[in-house]
Amino acid sequence: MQKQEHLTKNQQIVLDFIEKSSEPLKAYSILFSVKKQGIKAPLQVYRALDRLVEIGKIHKIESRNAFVACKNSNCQVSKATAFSICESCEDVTEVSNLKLSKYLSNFADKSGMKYNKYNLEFFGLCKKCKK
Amino acid sequence: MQKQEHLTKNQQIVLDFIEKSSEPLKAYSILFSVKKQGIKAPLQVYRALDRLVEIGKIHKIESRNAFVACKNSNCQVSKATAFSICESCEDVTEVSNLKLSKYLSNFADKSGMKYNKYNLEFFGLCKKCKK
DNA sequence: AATTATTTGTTATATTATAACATTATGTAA
DNA sequence: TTACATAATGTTATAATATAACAAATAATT
Ligand SMILES: [Zn+2]
Ligand SMILES: [Zn+2]
Ligand SMILES: [Zn+2]
Ligand SMILES: [Zn+2]
Repeated sequence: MQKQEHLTKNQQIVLDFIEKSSEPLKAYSILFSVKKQGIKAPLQVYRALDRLVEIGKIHKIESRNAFVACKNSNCQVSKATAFSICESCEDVTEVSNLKLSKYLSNFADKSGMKYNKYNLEFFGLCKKCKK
Repeated sequence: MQKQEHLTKNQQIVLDFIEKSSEPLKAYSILFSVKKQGIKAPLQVYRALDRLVEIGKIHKIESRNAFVACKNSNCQVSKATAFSICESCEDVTEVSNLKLSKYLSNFADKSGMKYNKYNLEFFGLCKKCKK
């Protein structure tokens, strides 16, 4: 039996909710919001989140313990992610920059370790908050 | 009254313990280990950790919720950090690469947002685990 | 239909982190 | 040096994030 390719009901519910949001969502706030759709327990949300991250439909913003939908169709399925985060309004945007992703994907330091994945988070003030 | 510059007792205890460790440490494992030195509560550890991160003596590995001592004397005080993480043995090393840090510190994408801080985590298999 | 792997539901619990408030220590300045 | 302000600490309780364990249901494979 192979892993399903389509999304299961719970995964779809969680994904729909995250995609509608303009900001990163926390697991328990998702849980609260999808209770009316039959999802009752944290694990149901976390399992859906895990899978959605795995297949690259969403990403986890590690410094915020929050999740955003992938806006980048070219995204290398959750293997190479970069975000810009405003430290004032907490606005998060996925950085989509070919040069950057090439640079990082090919990065190799003296350790000789070859990386197959990275996550980068930039912090600063967004245009609105800089004023 | 200005913030102290030297480390307080708790901060020193926590820093000493982290510096002695060869691997990233979690807050509660630090707490357990420094109890004999009079630190009794999570908050005492978290407050020390916060300050130590702020002044760049340690860094937080966001994807692991763990803390490592800064091994990089050139480190721009916790504003520009990069790590390589082995997904098998969980070994973590601070990446110290001038080209990389220059590239990222100067990075600007189309959003026009100017970043003053970043954190990058590379994942892969270390030499030992690749075998 | 029997087999197997996968997904789901459910309860309980582990882990990580902060709120709130009282107390003590330390620097500043009249 | 005494008042004042700010900073650091201690302590208890609680919030927020995440997983363990196991039984039940579902779906692909033989
Ligand atoms: Zn993406
Ligand atoms: Zn902003
Ligand atoms: Zn460092
Ligand atoms: Zn390894």
